[in-house]
Amino acid sequence: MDPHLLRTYVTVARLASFSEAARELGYTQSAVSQHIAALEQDLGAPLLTRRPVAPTAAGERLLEHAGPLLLRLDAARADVVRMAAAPAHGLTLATTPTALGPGVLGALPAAGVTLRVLTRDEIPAAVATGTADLGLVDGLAAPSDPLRLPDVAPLTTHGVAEEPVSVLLPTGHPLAGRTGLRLGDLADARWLDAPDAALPLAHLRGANGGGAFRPALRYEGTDLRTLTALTAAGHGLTLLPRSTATGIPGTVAVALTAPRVVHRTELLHGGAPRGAAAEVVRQLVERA
Amino acid sequence: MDPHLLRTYVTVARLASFSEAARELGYTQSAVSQHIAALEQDLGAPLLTRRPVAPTAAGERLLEHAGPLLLRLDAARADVVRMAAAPAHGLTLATTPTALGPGVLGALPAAGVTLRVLTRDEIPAAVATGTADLGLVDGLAAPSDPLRLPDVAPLTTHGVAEEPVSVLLPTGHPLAGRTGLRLGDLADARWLDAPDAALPLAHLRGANGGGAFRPALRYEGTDLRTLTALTAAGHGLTLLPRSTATGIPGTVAVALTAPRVVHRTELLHGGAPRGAAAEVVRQLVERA
DNA sequence: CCACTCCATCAGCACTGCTTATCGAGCATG
DNA sequence: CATGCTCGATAAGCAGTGCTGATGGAGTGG
Repeated sequence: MDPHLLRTYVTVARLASFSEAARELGYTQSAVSQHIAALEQDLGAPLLTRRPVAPTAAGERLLEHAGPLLLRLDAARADVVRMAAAPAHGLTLATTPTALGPGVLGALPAAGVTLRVLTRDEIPAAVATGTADLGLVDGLAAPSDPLRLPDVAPLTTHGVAEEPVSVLLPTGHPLAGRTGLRLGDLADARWLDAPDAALPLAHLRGANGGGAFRPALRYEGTDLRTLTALTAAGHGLTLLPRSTATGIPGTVAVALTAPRVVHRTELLHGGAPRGAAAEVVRQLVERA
Repeated sequence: MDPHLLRTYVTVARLASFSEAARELGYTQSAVSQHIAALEQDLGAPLLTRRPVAPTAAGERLLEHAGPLLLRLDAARADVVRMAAAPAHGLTLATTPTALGPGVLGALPAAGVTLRVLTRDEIPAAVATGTADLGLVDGLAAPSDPLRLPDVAPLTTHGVAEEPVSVLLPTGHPLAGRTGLRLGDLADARWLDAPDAALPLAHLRGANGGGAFRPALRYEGTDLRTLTALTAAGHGLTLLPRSTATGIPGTVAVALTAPRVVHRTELLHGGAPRGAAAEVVRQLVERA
C-alpha cells in the first residue's frame, strides 16, 4: 500500500476519471491505470467500477481511510521538517470565528501575524501539516473538561479560556426578556445549524437527552456577521460564547443555564513551537 | 516517506541497532543503512545518532507519528480486505476485563467464539486491524455521553450498556458501611492505579476539580481477581462497575454518587460486520 | 457507420532498491 | 601499543519495479 498509489486512487475517485487524474498528477493515463491495478491486486478486491468510474463498496471503505492516512503522513513529514528548519519569522494562527477572544488578541505580536479563519475540523489538520503554526479551537464542554478533537496527529493542547454560553435571540422573541434559559425551554425553538460559524448543536446531543433539534436553516461558512443577521431576521436561534453574543444589533443574548456547559477554547500546536509562536504559547498558557 | 522506510526506522530505533533491525526485517545491514539514509535525506534532518544508535529530537518526533501511522495503514488494508474475503466462520471478541457484562455474554453464539482480554488502547487497534471482529470498551462518562476513544480508524460504535459505578473497599474500611460515597469523601484515600483492569482514575480528572489522586500502587495487567485481592488486602481502593464489584470476598462495594458518572460500555466494529459478528451486533444494538 | 473518448495492455527503458563486498571507526584484549 | 572484533558507511553490480509511448477494444454520440 504505497501512499503514491493511495493518492492516485483518491484523485481518480474524486475526478471519476483515470485520464483526468493522470493530468492532475502529472502521470500518463497508463501509469494511473497501472496504479489502480496494483492496488486492486494488492488488496485482492476491485476498488473501482469502470465506465462509469465509481468506487465499489470496498473502494468506499478505502476512501474513508485514505484521507486521514494521507493527512497523517503529511503531518509527520511537516512535523519533522519543522524541527530542522529555521524558525519562520512570521506567525500563522488558524482559528474558528468564535474562538478569538480579546485575551488571545492581546498576546499576539504587533506585526508579522497571519490570521486564518477555518472550520473546526480544518484547524487540527492545518496545525499538523504546518499550514498554521498555532490553532485555536472552541466548542461546548462540561466545565474544565477538554474538548473532543479529532486526533490527526500528536498535537499539544492547552485550555486558554472558558466562558458562559449565550443563546442569541431576535429582539422580539417571546423569550428575549428572560435572564436565563434552560435548554428544555428551547426544545421547540427553531435553530440555525451553523457548525462552522457558531457553536455546533451536535455537541449538546448527549446533554439533551436524545431529543433532536429542529434545524431551521443550515448555514455553511465562517462569517459570523451574516449569521447573526440571520437570527436577527428571525430565521432561528444561535448558540454563541457570551462575549461575542453581546451587543449585536437586533438581537438579545440570554445566558444558557442548563445544561451546565461552558464555551471552552483551546490552543493547539505541534511538537516544538519556535520563534514567535513559542512566545505566544508561553504567554497564553501562563495566563491560564 | 515510504512506509517501508518508516517501518525499518522504528525497528532500528526500538532495537538501537542497524544490524539487529536488518536481521529482524530480513534485510541486509546495508539495506537498512540505505533506508535510514534515504529517510534522513528525504526529511532533510538527521534522525538517529550512530554509536550509540539513538533517535535525535527530530527522530523522537517521527517515532510519535510512526506508530499511529503504520497502525492506520494496517487498519485500512485489513478493512478493505475484510470486505472481499469470505466471512470467517469463527468470531473473535476483544474486550476489557470490566466490559463483559452478563447481557453481552447472552448475545454470543454457543460455539466458535474466541475471547481476547486486552488493554483499553489495544482494543480499537485490534478491531481496526482485524485481529478481532468486535470490540468491547468501557469507561466512565457522563450519562448518555459517548466514550472518548482514540480514533485509529473509522470504526462504528454503539453504546450497549450503562450502569452505576461502585467503589470497592476492604471490609474493615471506615467508609465500608456507607450506602453511597461522594468522590470528595475519598480525596485522601489510597487508590490502586490499574488503568487496564479497573476503571482508570484519569477519567475523573476533569470531574475531580483538579485535585490529583494519590495512587498507592500501580497495577499493570488485566486480571481482575488479583486486583480485587489487592484491595481486599488493603492496598488501595478500586473503581468498578457495580455488577462486577458486588460479591467479591473480603470487600464491600459502595455506590459512587458524585460526580454523576456511569460505567458505559460500547461495542466497536469495522465497516461491515459479517457472519456471526453481524448477528451479535444486531442483537446487542437492538436491545439498547 | 464512423469518429471519438476512455480504459486496458504491451513493449521498452531508466532507475530504484536490493545484495555482496569492502572500508573505516570505535572498543576491548593481550 | 598492536590486534582482532563489531558495527555502520560506502561502492559496485544486478534484478525487478515503475514509468512512458504505442496499440487495442469497448462504449457513445453524431
